[in-house]
Amino acid sequence: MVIPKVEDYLKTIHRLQDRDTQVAPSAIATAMGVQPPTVTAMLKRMHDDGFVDYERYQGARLTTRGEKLALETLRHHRLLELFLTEQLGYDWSEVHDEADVLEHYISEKLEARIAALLGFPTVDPHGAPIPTVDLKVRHDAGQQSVDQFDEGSLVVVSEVRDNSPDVLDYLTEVGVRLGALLKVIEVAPFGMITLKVRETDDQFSLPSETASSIFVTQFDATSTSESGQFSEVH
Amino acid sequence: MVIPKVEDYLKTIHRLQDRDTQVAPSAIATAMGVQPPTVTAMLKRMHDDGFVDYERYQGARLTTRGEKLALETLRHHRLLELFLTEQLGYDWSEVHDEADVLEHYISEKLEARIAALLGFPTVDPHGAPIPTVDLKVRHDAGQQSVDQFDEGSLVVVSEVRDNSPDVLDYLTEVGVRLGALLKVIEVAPFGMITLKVRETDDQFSLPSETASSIFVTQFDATSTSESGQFSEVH
DNA sequence: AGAATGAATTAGACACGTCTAAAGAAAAGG
DNA sequence: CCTTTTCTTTAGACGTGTCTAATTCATTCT
Ligand SMILES: [Mn+2]
Ligand SMILES: [Mn+2]
Ligand SMILES: [Mn+2]
Ligand SMILES: [Mn+2]
Repeated sequence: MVIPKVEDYLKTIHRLQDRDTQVAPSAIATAMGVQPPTVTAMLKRMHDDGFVDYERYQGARLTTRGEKLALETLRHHRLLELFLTEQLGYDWSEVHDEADVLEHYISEKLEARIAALLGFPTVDPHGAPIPTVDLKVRHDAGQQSVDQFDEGSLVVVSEVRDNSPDVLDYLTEVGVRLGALLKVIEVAPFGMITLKVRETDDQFSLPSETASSIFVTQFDATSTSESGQFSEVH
Repeated sequence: MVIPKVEDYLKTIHRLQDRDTQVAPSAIATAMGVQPPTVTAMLKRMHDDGFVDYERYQGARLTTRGEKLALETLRHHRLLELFLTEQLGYDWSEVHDEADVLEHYISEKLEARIAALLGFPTVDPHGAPIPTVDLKVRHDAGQQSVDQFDEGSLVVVSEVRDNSPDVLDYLTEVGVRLGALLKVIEVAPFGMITLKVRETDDQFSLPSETASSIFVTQFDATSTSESGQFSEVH
């Protein structure tokens, strides 16, 4: 039996590993909201249990075993988020915390039932890919964060990587949902971006830190039929 | 923040308290599957936290606070069991273990959403009453265990108090479901009961220990319309 | 009442997950 | 290259939840 806390550490290391191969204890400590000695102790135990490669002063990397468990937990998390929105009327701003707890406690049977009930979905309510049953993650190679686009670009929202309810509520309010069409109005050099929502003509500005969590694809007028694919995902 | 384990102890004490006012540590130890010293340590802490009245060698009783939390947990448990059967295709024999874990981790918001989705149900898949939002339990005063009835009695199944998947699967197989009509064929003095299911004419025998967990009400032919009330509950 | 029996408690241990304070190693800067 | 800063680890502690072994209390039996 594997323990909830280990799963949280593994998820965190998995996320941080995307950029750096060696994950620094301080980064884990910050992300987990614990003190550095806690991380040292934890990494030792996780190393003994075969979840991470770890040597003192060398940082940590997931083993195959650790990555498997991280992805299993991530699958639970994202299936639960979608389940809460689709079946229980949650808003995308409300699902994260609930899923972050339950992910550690649902059985494999319940995971399977939820997946079936939802029609074996591929993305969660924030547009993030749900790892498959055999724990493959299909990254959307085409998407980029909206602050990477030039002024005047017309883009389609494909993912929002921010868990803050306040941010998500604000985005909902201004009309930024998965599948929404946005026009990049202005990219100011001091870290501010102005966007316009096609549907409502609402215009609003965001700090580029927030904009960097909004992932989009270039709008392709020829693929109008394909935009239906996005809206079914909301 | 209250801890999962405390909730399990409180549920156990609540259950054992139904008969005895003072619950013996040994009874708690047996029910929880732990050693007696574990219970002593736990009762001390729960007493310090105001969940139980407890003095050494005197056994334990729930405080108002403890009972409230026990019932809150029981509400979670029974709502989850019904949710799993109604929404996720679980059989009544499969729900207990899953609910026994999740009961400690769902938020009050999720509890409320589940209750609403299920139409504010009053009984779980085993016929046990679901504590109301304000934590009242409506006991069914009319029901008695089937082994209390005379041979020839015609009765309606209203509750099965057994969590064992094997027993529940067996009962399903022979046709004992909530709302089923049973005829008491024979009550043997050496602890065996023979019953017949009205619908299928299946006849089968049970040890009286198992029979004592099957609760029924005397079938009243005038209340045929009321039997619809039972079947909607399955 | 005194002795035997059984239940409950104390004592001491351990794994988990966390902390603070102190010490040690690595990286950065001059 | 030596010093300062920053990061990481060790040391020691604590609360939770559990155990085994030993002791103490309560009850029951003669
Ligand atoms: Mn999330
Ligand atoms: Mn989590
Ligand atoms: Mn149950
Ligand atoms: Mn439980």
